This record gives sequence, C-alpha cells and structure tokens, in this order.
Amino acid sequence: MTRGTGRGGSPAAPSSTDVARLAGVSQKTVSRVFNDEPYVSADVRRRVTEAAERLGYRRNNAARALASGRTRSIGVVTLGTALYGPASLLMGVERVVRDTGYALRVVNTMEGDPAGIAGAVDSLLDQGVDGIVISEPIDEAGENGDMAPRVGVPVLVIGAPPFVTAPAVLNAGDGADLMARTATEHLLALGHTTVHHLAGPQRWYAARDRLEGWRATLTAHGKDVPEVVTGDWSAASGYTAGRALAEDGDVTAVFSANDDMAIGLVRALADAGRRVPEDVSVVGFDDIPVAAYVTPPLTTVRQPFDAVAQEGLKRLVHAIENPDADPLPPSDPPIDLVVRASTAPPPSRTARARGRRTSSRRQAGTPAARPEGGAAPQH
Amino acid sequence: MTRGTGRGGSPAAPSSTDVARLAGVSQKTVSRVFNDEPYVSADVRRRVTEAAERLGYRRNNAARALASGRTRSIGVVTLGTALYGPASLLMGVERVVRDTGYALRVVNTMEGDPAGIAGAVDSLLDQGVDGIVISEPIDEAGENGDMAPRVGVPVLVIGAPPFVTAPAVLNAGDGADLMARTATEHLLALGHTTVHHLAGPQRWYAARDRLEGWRATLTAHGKDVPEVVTGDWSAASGYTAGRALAEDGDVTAVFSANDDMAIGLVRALADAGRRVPEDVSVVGFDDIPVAAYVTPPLTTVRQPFDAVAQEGLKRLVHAIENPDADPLPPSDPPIDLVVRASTAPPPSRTARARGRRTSSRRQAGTPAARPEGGAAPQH
DNA sequence: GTGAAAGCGCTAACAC
DNA sequence: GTGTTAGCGCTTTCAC
Repeated sequence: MTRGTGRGGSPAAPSSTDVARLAGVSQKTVSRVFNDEPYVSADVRRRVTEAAERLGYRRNNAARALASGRTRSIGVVTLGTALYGPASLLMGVERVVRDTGYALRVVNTMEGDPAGIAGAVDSLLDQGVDGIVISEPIDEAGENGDMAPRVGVPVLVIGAPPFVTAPAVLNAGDGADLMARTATEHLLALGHTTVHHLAGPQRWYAARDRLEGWRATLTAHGKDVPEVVTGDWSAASGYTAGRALAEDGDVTAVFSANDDMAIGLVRALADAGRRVPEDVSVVGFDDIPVAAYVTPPLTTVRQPFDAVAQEGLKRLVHAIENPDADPLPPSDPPIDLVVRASTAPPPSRTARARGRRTSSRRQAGTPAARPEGGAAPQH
Repeated sequence: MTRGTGRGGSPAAPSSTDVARLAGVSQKTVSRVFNDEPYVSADVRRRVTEAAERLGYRRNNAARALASGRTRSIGVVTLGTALYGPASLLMGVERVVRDTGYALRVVNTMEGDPAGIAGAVDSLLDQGVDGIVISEPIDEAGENGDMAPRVGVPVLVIGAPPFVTAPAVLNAGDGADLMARTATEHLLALGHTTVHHLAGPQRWYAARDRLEGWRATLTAHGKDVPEVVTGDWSAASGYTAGRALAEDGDVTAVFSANDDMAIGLVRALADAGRRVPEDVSVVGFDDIPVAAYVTPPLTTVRQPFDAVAQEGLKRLVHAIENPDADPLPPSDPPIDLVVRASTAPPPSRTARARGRRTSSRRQAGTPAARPEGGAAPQH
C-alpha cells in the first residue's frame, strides 16, 4: 500500500521513488538530478528528467524541509495597509525574493493589533522560515511589554532600529532622516524663515526619523522649531492639520511626512484662501504616482523602495546561507528630491500681513499668477 | 545521535518526543494536546503544556505537512505593483487568511513576465499550497499559448473569468461592469448627451469589464458610443489622454477606469483651460484615499476590496476543507458611488461653443465661480 | 558515478 | 483516555 490515497479522488502525486522506478535508477539518483548535483552521467540525467516529466513529478517541499531542516522560505512582517510606502516595499521584497530562489510568506500586523510584531514574527517562526524581514515596524511598546523577541533565524529590519535578538540582525532603509533634511533644506534655501512639519504618527519609526531630520536641520541653521502637527498618514488628517496651519499667518513652508497628507494639506490651504506655493510652500515625502499630477504638482522626496529592498534582501540571504561569515555591509540609498511646483520663495512681508487679515475664503479671480506647473508635469 | 546537529551552533529545536519524555507521556499525546483533540485529561494536558513551554517547543510544520498531506497554506498570485487596487486586495486577503488559520504565500507576476500567471501558479504548486488565489490577473494569451493551467487544488479567481482547470474554481469581484454602469448612468442622469471613457490597459480583465459596463449603458440609453481612449492606470497616462480629450470641445463627461488616471486627466483639462466640473465632468474608479482631497474632490466608485476578499476566501477555504461538498454560492458585493465635486450638469450649448473657440490656455481670473468642493470634503 | 540504509518530526489508524 | 506501529518523501551518510 505504498501509493496510498489522495483523498477527494485525485490520484496521489508521484514521488521520487516512482520516478526512480520508471527511469530504472535509485531514488537517490533522482534526488541528485533534481538538486543539480554533480556526478550524474548525462544519460542517467536525461532518463530521469524524462520519467519525471512523464509522471508530472514535482518534488515535495515538506519532505525536503523536514529532511534538510531548511524551508527555503523567507517571511515578511508588514503593515496591513495599502499605504504606498509599505505596499511598495512589500512588492520590492517579493520581486527580489523570487530571484533568490526563496519562497515568500507574508504576515500582517495591524495597528493596535494586541499581538503586534512579536505575534507576527511568532507566527512566521511557527510556519518555518529561514529568515525574516520586518518592514516598517511601528513601536508597540507600552501595550506590549516584552520587546526584543528572540529569534533563531537572521532578521532584516527595514526602517527601524534593530529591536530583535537573532543570530544576525541587519538594517536597511535608514535614510529617512537624511531625506527629511534635504526636504527641509530645500525650503530654507528658498528663503523661508522656518519650516513647519506635518508629522506622521509617532509610533512609526519612519515618522520619527522624518521628524528628527527636520528638527535637526532647523537647529543646525539656527531657526525656530515650530510646534509639530501630527497626522495619521491620510489625506483626511492632512486636511485637518491644514485647517489649523492655515489660521497661522506666519506659516510659509510646510514639510509633510508623506504625500497623502501633503495633498490634504494643500486642499485645506486652498479652501482657506492660502495659495500654494505663493503663500505657502509644501514638500511631501514618497513621490507617489499621482504627486506630479495634483494641483499644484507636488515637490517631494522620492523613496528608493526597490533599492532598499534589493540591497537588504541580498544581505539577508547572505546571512542565511553563510551563518558564520561576516554580514555584508549596508550601502547608502540615493536621496532624490523632486522639485515641482508646490514650493517657491516666501511671500513678501507686506503680502503676508495682508494675508493675515484676510483669513476668510479668497475669491477666484484674485489677480495673481496661477501656479501652473508648466505643460507636462515633471517626473 | 537523535538530537543531532543544528549547524551554525544553535542547538537543535526540541521535538514532540522531547516534550513527551519530559512530561512523561507518549509522543502521540503531545500531538493530541497541540491539535486540541478531545480525550486528553486536564492533568495530562497541563503537564504537556508546561513541558513544551519549558523546552520552547514549537511544532514542525514541515513534518506536519509531510505526514498529513496538507500544508495549511494558501498561495496568492498578484501583480507586482503598488497600485491601489491590487495592493488593497492583497491586504484584504492576508487579513482574512490569517483568521482562517492558513499561512499565506505570495508570488507576483509582472506585466510582460514571460512565465506569466501559469509560472506563478506553478511556483506556488512547487512550494505546496492547499489553495490558490489569483488576484486581478491580466490576459497574457498570445504571448503565452497554453492558458488554462491544470491545478490540483481549489482556486479562487478575483476579477477575471475562471481560466484554470481545478477541482474547484471560484470567482469573486465580478461587479466591475455593474459599477461602471452606475458611474456612467450618474453622468447621463446629469444631462450629458454622452460619456467618454478613459480605459485601462485592455489586457486587464478589470479594464475590460469597466469598458463593457460603460458601453452597455450608453447603448441601453441609445447614446453615441465615442471612441475609447486607453491609458495604463497611471496619472501620467491620464494626463496624456486628457490632453487629447481637451482638444475635443464636444467632450463634457468622462468616466475614467481608475482614480489615478482621473487625476492626471483633471490636471490636463485644467492645463488646457477646461474647468472641472463646469466644462467637463469626471468620474473615477476605486476611491483611493486622496480622491476626496484633490481639486476638485473626485466623484468615484468605491471598490469593496475587503468584502470581496473576505467573501472569496471564505468560499475558497470551504472548498479546501470540504472537497466533496457543493461550493458556497457567491454573494453580490455592494455598489457604492461616491458623489463629490468633479461632476455637474453639462455646460449650455453656447458656453460650449465659446469654449471650443478658446482652446488656448485660460487665464486665471476668468470670471467664473471656482469649483470649491465645500468646506470638508465628503468621504 | 551510483546505491542502500537510516531517519527528519509529525499524523493516521488502530489497539488497549 | 492513552499508547503503538507505520509510514509521509525527501536528504544525509557512507559504502561500493
């Protein structure tokens, strides 16, 4: 009764033993052929391949994993959102993982998920993975006392400090504060006396990094550090923040921690009669695909998701396959400020004073050049 | 030498036999406890749990899969893009899969990928999955002669015809043409004599469905069916299409197959001096998060991604676990037209004639009400 | 170059 | 309620 069952009616899948029998070789030889091991004569190799083809054989991964102790899969912990950043990172990771010959297992953490990252990592470990990628984790500490989960496989953390204990812990995507610096400096270079910041939720490391980069730049230039307004990444929260910011006639430049919020912000400013960029300049973050096509086209910092994923995964796979070797060194991702039409020099003092009085909704037809970002938006 | 190796230095993971020994029971009993099988005394259960805890035992999934023939994982084939639609669907699927107790394996297909969907499905089958979700496939036929891959596990196809052969093939997310109908009818109801369509790439079933819904509505109402303009889902392509559409003074209403293209379209119209919605009404598709905050706030059709994922997965899991039962019937997803400020009745004839002459760029300050979508965008 | 034997850690079927 | 006996389909080790 070796050929067993296959409940449900479908015939049992052929095993390497079946292939071996058909090809007239030993089971081990079949294994050799499928693992591209040397020392198999061309003739035998051909016979095996043919037999396998004929039977529709595909090797059983569970058995392979059981016998070898390696699952040849990598798990990724990601946020359960379609936000452009996390989603882009995930796609980047998938692309690279496939090329490395590993399979990808995905687990989400929701914000406010009681189990949090530790739970997600745990479920990956349960499933069996050879390495783990934690993408843009948020800091659940406080709700969830025990941080620093202990993991037995190499881990790559993207966009956060390495807060796990593992045989190898790698980091990638730490450029956020530098990018925030670039954005802030662009605004300062245009002549703004200071720059306001519309921050992301501070439980996100990504949000903290951007805030830090902004603050550091202001301090380095001896500028005032205005109070921070915080959103939740959504355009809706950007809109709310924009309402508040528009009240303050001193605001001439805002650096938003992502593009979605920037778009909501721009809309709120427009609704309040403050023009972008004549009255207020806005810089976003991410360079989402529509950024070049909103009104006005958004100046923003492009995140190098693919580069980060590729570089990080390469190092992770290296750590998996060479447990005793030194880890590969990280390399710095490029920084890419895309200047479009949402930034300009600040308005003159007198113009600003006027704006402060006329805080009500501005009528169309105000005699002022319309900020048309040129014919074809640049991207 | 039973406790073997653990190369790299980490000690070998404990097995259920180790736990059994420590708890003073048989290995099978440990298995019972971990599978929540009945007929285990509370006392034994406690002892086993404690022993497992102490050893840091976690059961080996490879062994489980090998012995049971089930991997307890579901594979999903998705497009390798961060496009809002596919990304939302993937997140929705993950969320539901976890609740069902299955693990999720993800494989992308890139557009133009030579292996295509068949290749992705194949790699999933290689990995070993109990069921497969194919999300928003595109039609690679022509490049890739052999369609209809033969699969041995149940398959759920989201947003496309069931083009595989499998023990169970389920469908979900077929509401697109109905939604397109709703969008088109909204425009017709406003008084537009006809509606133009900015379509998605026709290799996507999703794009075809929307086009068909649009065409059918026009035909049903006895309207002209204008020539279709096609984009690639991006705002950039929407912009290009908008340039062309703006030339044609007869265009007063456009239904765009997604929101990104709609945003590019709106911008192109604005650049050409055609106001939205006074001169041209635009309806999008998806209801992406920024849709309520662009200028003007976009009227669009919201896609019920979560509902589709949830309902589809429920049926897939049912098919996996009850191979001989009848499949669960599909249920119709809700249709949700979100009316914002990008749609309005068509301009009067005379106004339109005027617009046709002045095809050049309109100056700001034109005496015309500004399309301010009200204070707080509705969402 | 190839094969035989052992066993990875579980679940399945049955005995007690 | 609990234990025993067999494999699941591979990889590993070592013999030839």
